[in-house]
Amino acid sequence: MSQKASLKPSESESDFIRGIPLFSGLSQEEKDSLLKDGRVTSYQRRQTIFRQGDSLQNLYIVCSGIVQIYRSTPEGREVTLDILIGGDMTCTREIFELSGVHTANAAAVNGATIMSFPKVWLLDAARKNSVFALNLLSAISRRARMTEVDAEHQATMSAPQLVACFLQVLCATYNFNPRGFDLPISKSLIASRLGMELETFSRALPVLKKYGITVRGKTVVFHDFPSLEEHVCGHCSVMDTCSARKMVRQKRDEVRQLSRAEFQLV
Amino acid sequence: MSQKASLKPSESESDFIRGIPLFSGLSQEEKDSLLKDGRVTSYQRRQTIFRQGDSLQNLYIVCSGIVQIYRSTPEGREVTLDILIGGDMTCTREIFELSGVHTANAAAVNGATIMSFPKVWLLDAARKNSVFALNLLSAISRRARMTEVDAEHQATMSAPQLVACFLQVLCATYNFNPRGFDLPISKSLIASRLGMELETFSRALPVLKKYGITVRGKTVVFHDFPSLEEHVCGHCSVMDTCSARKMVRQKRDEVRQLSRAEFQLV
DNA sequence: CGTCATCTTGAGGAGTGTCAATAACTGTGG
DNA sequence: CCACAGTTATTGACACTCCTCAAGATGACG
Repeated sequence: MSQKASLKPSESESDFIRGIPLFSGLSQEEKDSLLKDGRVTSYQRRQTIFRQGDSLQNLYIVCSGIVQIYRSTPEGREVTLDILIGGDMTCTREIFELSGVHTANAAAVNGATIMSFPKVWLLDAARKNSVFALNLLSAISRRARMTEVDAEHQATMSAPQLVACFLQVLCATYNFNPRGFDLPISKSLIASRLGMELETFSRALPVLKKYGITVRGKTVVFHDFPSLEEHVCGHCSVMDTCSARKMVRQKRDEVRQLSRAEFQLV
Repeated sequence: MSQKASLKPSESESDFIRGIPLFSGLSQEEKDSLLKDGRVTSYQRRQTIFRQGDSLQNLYIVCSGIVQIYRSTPEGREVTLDILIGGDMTCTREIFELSGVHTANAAAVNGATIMSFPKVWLLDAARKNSVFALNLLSAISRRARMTEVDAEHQATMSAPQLVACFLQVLCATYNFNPRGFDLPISKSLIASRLGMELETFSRALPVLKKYGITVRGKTVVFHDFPSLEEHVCGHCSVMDTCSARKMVRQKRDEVRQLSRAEFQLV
């Protein structure tokens, strides 16, 4: 593996990072002062960013592309813990655990650019800036919450339900049109993220038609929301506070109004 | 349910709380100033401490007894998320999520005394005291880590392996003698904590003999550590850093030396 | 010694993993 | 534009684990 060139961030990259929740509530000067220690690295498709067992050096924030966080068991099984997109960060938890080694692997899915900060930078910033510390506490807490919800889903939902739930989350995070969008990642990656085999995922897709979702190739169409409520979201204990569910339904209504408007134009 | 009396903490309760990791690195004055806002409440066997959906008011730290944190799904299934003992705290994550409601239920198992602090107390302390903030970050991070490891276990281990792993953790947290100890909680509670049915748990016990653990009634005996390594710990991706595994084996060696010493006395 | 709660054991079935064969897609070069 | 190889996904058959329902057994306690 060739040595990676770590560059100073470009203006657009800095701007993007300045906007993430971790820096919210900070003055422009504070942000600039913090960001000056960041370095940007580009990774090719499938390239490893760090490995489990490696010594933990940096906080990573994804600028663009998709990053897979996964763990390998002694048996050789591979479990995808998380899929990061632009604005997501990783290793905050590990840094504050003070354990010193990575507990998972990270690799670029189809190439990615990533900003990294030394771990002492993070510890210092948390110590010196209480607003930053509270942002961090909030970010770590939210992430922990999501992990917990995920675990509950795994424990209580069937494979088709898990897939349906994930497709909604996907639609919401990418702000896709629920009436039709293409999967931005491979089915194998989704299956692995959901802790199931690709075959099980594949077999879940036909079942989804009953739940109000049609999948043909890479194309996903939500065609029956009441059915989705009945078969999937209605079985979830966090339904009321699920932002993905809310966003997808909001988007559906927007699209509906839009197509009505178009119709009137014709 | 009768109104609970919330009392000022006794000297021994304050002393106990002063010693937990959350307050480490703080001066005696800082600790005293923080602790003056704490109130102690006693709960009877099976009594509810808070319910999911309730408005989130306090940080809770267990002084004594055992507390079950659990969630109910719309189907009526109950999943135990955590079992807390003295020194453990709960709701830190929820408070920093700023969501305002409890995401789980909490109930005393066989009675418990609990110290509570208003949530603004926690936010203020984190804002004003950077040592406290870092302790918090560390505590939340560690907890998140444990949740993640738990999820991985559920995904990769069989029911008997999960039980074996949990019995080791139990032995370590209570500092029991691995050569023989009694379960401090019911088997149903353990099963629920491991996300399995009581029947599955029950059926796992005979299997454990092959793994080096004998369970008769409430009594647990670890009798074959190499077998345990081979069948359980060896399949775990966090084996090297597992403190429970380390503690149980250390305790075993202590006991071995002790019984040898006793033998020489006779 | 009976009563209640807790736990064990049995039989059957649903769901997912595994192995294996086939199909669809992607990109490359003729 | 098509043929080809490599990757990615689908489908089938079967085994295994765990859940469910049901009936007993054991234990704690008055």
